Amino acid sequence: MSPLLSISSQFHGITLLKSYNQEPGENSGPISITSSLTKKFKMLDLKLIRENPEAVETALARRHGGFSIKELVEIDARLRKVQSEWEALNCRSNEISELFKSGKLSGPEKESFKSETKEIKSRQGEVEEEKRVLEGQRTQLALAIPNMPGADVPDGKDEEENKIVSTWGTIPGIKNPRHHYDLGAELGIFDFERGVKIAESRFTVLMNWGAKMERALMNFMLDSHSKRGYSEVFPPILVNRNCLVGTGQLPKFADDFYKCADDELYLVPTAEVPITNLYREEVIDEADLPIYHCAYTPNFRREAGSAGKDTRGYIRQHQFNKVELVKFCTPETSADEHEKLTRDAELILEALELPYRRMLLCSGDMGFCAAKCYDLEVWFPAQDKYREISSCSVFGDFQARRANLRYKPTDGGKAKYLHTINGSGLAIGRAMAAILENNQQPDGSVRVPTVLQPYMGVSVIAAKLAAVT
RNA sequence: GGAGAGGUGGCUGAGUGGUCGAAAGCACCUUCCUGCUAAGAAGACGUACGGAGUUAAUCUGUACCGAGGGUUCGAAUCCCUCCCUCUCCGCCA
Repeated sequence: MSPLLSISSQFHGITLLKSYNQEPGENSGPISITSSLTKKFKMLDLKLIRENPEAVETALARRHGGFSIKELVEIDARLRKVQSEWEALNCRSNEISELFKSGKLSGPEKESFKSETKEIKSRQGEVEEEKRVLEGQRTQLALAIPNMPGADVPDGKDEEENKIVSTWGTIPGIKNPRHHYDLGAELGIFDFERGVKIAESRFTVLMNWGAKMERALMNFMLDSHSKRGYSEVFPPILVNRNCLVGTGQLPKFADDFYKCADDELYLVPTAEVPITNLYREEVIDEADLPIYHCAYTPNFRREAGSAGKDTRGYIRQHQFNKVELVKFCTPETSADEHEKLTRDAELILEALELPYRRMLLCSGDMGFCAAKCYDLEVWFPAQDKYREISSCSVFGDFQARRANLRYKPTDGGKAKYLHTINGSGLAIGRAMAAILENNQQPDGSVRVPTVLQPYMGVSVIAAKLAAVT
């Protein structure tokens, strides 16, 4: 069996047992990763890269993103050469220290050894400079390499080649369906103009039943997931840099986030970030796995690079609400847990009576960290197409390496990297938009899905009821 | 924001210049003993990268005591800078 087969048969792309601990250059290069993470910081398994560069290269090529480890491999080899040189010098200087320790040196001998050490130190300084540069380069390169697609991920370049796994529900036969933004504006539940006035474009104010439905959806989703065993978390919405490196958003996607001007803190782009980082740098007992969490947070994205996309309506906002599902589990169970998590997200769509389909993303369309990903797409009648409402990914140990998430196996042995999985369950704003469009009535009112009625206290949102009294 | 204390291995916690990769305790693992609301004895027990060795056992080099820099033949230990945590005060939803 080739190494590649053994690797990809787990589909997580990365061997788990092999761990690589790299010490990046201190403050060298443009990436500065602060404090404890610096030392324990890990990314793709370098050992795997050294031993099977072709296999890794082949796997990365499937992403069609122009990723290559060639430069990394070369830098790594040079670095290790420099490192041995440095170590040899250090070894000699340690020997000299030992001689001093023995206390048997004569005066002239002492002087001679002192000057030898001085020479060693100065040579070491030169080597060290080179080492530092190489380490910085290696870190930078390694952090910019995405996860390898799993073996059961179809090849493909972009979203055109994603595979439909299943579809659910009946597409409603609505004559001349109206867009959610028109309906919502008419019903007095979206105020796009004032959102812009208060913040800027792509910020929206929810009024009256809109605000209530947002809250109803949030509560319904959290309640549902809680009942299925997800423990609820309400985390900080501002996170530090290490969190974003840990879950893979940084350093590569720095333009996507809002950053505080005076503090090294970022607004979360998704609850995945704080929740996954809950256990960063920790070792969890295997007996405590799997861990299921659900969390509501507002999410903030600058949407750099999506100019002109979805400019109308409530689909692509700088601030949006989402309930997120996150799992921590052993490598053996992650494939299964991923399926179950995706199913848990689907159950929300089904409860909301929204037609949807499940897509298996092809290798070229997956996110940076994902080993495998399902997107759930909900039907938008006015657009006459399915739109993403949830993305459920399994990461293998990719995030676990970055965030140093480990577990202690029950059978003893060393701490191993665990596997992480997450998915939206669901994006709340898009869910509301989908409800508006799919449940619109000829008279311009909107039927409230049955499961939401207890949360909202009404069964229909009608124009005449639009004002909450 | 002000003042003080502190950051050491899975955890607790000693350690103020070489005998420290690091006492002790807890946890975990192995063995033995005892025998049942579990106790006792002994041993083993950090991570990473490299070299030798049968891609073994094992031996060995280097680094790591928050991070970076400095002093020194030699730093967990002394000095400087930064980060973080805790306590008290101030402010405050």
